Amino acid sequence: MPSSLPFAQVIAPRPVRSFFTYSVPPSLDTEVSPGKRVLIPFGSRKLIGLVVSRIKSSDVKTKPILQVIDPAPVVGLHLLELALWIAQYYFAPPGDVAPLILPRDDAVIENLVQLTGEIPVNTRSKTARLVFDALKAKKGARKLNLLAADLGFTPVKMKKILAGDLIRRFTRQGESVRLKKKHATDKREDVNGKKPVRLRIKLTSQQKKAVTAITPDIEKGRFRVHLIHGVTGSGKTEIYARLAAKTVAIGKSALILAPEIALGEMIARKFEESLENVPVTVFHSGLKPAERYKRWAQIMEGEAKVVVGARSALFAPMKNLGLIIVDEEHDPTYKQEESPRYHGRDAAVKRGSLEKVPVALGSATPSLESYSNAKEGKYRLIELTSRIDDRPMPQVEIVEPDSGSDIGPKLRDAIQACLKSKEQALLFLNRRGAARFIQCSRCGHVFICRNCSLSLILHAHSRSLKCHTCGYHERAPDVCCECGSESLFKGGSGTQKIEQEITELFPKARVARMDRDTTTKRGSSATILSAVESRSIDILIGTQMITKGHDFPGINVVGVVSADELLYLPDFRSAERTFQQITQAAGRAGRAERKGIVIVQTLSGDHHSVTSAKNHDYRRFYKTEIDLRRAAGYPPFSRLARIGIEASTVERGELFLEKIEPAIKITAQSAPGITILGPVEAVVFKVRNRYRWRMLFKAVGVKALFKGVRSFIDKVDMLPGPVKNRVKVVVDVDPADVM
DNA sequence: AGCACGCCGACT
DNA sequence: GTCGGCGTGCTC
Repeated sequence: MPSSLPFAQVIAPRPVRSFFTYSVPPSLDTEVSPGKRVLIPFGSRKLIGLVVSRIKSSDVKTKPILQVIDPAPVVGLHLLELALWIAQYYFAPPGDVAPLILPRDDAVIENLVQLTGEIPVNTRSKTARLVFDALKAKKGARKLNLLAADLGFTPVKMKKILAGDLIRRFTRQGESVRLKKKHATDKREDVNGKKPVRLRIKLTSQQKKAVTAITPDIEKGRFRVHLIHGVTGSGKTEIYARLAAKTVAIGKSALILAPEIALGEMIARKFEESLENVPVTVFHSGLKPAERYKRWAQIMEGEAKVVVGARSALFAPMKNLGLIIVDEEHDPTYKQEESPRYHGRDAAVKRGSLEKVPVALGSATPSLESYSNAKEGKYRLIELTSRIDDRPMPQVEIVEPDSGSDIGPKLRDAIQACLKSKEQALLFLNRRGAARFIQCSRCGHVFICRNCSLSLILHAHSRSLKCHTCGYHERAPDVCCECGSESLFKGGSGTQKIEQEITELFPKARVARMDRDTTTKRGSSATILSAVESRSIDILIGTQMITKGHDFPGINVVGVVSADELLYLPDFRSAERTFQQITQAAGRAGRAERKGIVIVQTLSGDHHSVTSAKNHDYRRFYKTEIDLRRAAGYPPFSRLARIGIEASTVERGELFLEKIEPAIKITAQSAPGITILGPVEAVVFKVRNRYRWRMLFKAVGVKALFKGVRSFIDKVDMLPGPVKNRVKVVVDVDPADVM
């Protein structure tokens, strides 16, 4: 459809908080449309931008769009709108958001553009020859690597260019031809709506109710949020599978999000067991670029109807979307901790509203925000109070930690009994390593990271001290670096220390540890998990990654080695996190016939998050915690934005804070309904050699919050360059924590 | 984020 | 003189 609007708003791949306006040359008038990528002049370079809209006028001087890359939009209007919402809501530069919805990273192509001056469209041999010529011309530098560096490529990418690989596959036109060919020979059966879906497992009445409640919304294409609050082991995954099947049966597609890739893969496996003839596509950022692109195209073509993935899968280009599911909706990993700092669950709800589809949020421990939304009628609440097959909830015992050992007598006995009856045990501790800090017993020196104000963690296997924040590491010391004393105290425990204690206590048991140190390699977490499933491991020790939603029927005993460390973090959500972690860990116990046993070691046995978890009493936890939140004016009774201020030196940061102080006062007074806390030094003041301060904007509603933040940012922009440019100001709307 | 531009000190 | 260090500010 030709448009006579002579300008276009374009997102440039740069972290700038605005769009750029370009003129549309008449020759490209019919081609330039939202969702297509275009080649644009940008300063002295040429970049690949994404067209957002056509507009009739421009108040800035413009340059013309040079070339249109895509014959058809690669981003649909809904996804484009979702991206723009994220940019606006989270105060993120559009250029940071665009990559989420684009099929692939265009950086290599951009390099080629600088080299050749144009988009290399299906010019495999031409571009390759160009690179070859450049290679030949450089007589002194015969080495590929040197030329690669000169042209701004990594050697690997350079080789790819020479192979013509990237070029050949660049345009969508070329690609869809290839894909179609492949599919023709693929012989994969097309799922058509009338094919009956084989259901193997009989649903409980509660499960049935849940499916029945959501199905009409799928059929009618009605946006509504359902909160499925189901105790651990109540069979939420099976509900998801049925809902996905219903969605596919009426010719629509379903999108399922999980907090972690491993969990997404587990859900996909369960779906495939449960649903015949419904191919499930796993989609996440961990895929190799070529594989990810291939699946992206299959989803775009409508061939992939059920897509499961982690946060970034929210932007899968679903064709005829009918349902969105967010599993473990309370999980903090849904919040992205870099720009754009969006919350996967909240963005999923937004996508649901844009595409008019129901959104199901599932959890055994819903976030206070979601549960309060449900209580207020904003969300529909679906509760599953019993486990499948009427299995009992595990018995939770609270014990004080033992002064001598990380594994107290109660926990030790429980594991012993568990091993004897050939069942499995799971031990959870939310810290990696063998010791949290090392301190000299003579002079008191503590080994601190040179880049961060944090103690270094002892890692026994690699014999090193590591910083868990910046990755700095050094050899584990034999003597104190200050006084030379050989007496070094190892304080605080971690998963490695637990592993060591366990192997000493139970030398015959088969023990595995699962944390970030043992799961760096691709597929290693799947290996450990399947070893647990096949019962070739007796005791699994790990960090929170072992507590998330896994279904291990053989686990009878769960130990929470220390519940205290979570509880005393200086954050308003620490009680909620503690309750969630204990409940989720406990939920891994007793998933088969026998009643599970959970031992929680803590000094805070009377804290409501501990006692509520012990009694499997979410409602009581909610009631107590919500009153505390109300009293303190924290979410869900207010909206928060955390402003981070970072500087390379303390002086630069302090200068900025001094100059911005009047603006803070004015903002606080002029924006009604807003409270500004701080600035104060961050809980961890120095990270990666940068000093950090925090401010907290608190408002009753989003509007007031936005007004306050906007006004603050505007005032920052007005500060003289030497003050503002020496600090980085980071806005985090709905922060996961305030530390 | 790049990149150019401009202002300084260290060299052919 | 001029090369290159990085601090500063702009990119439709």
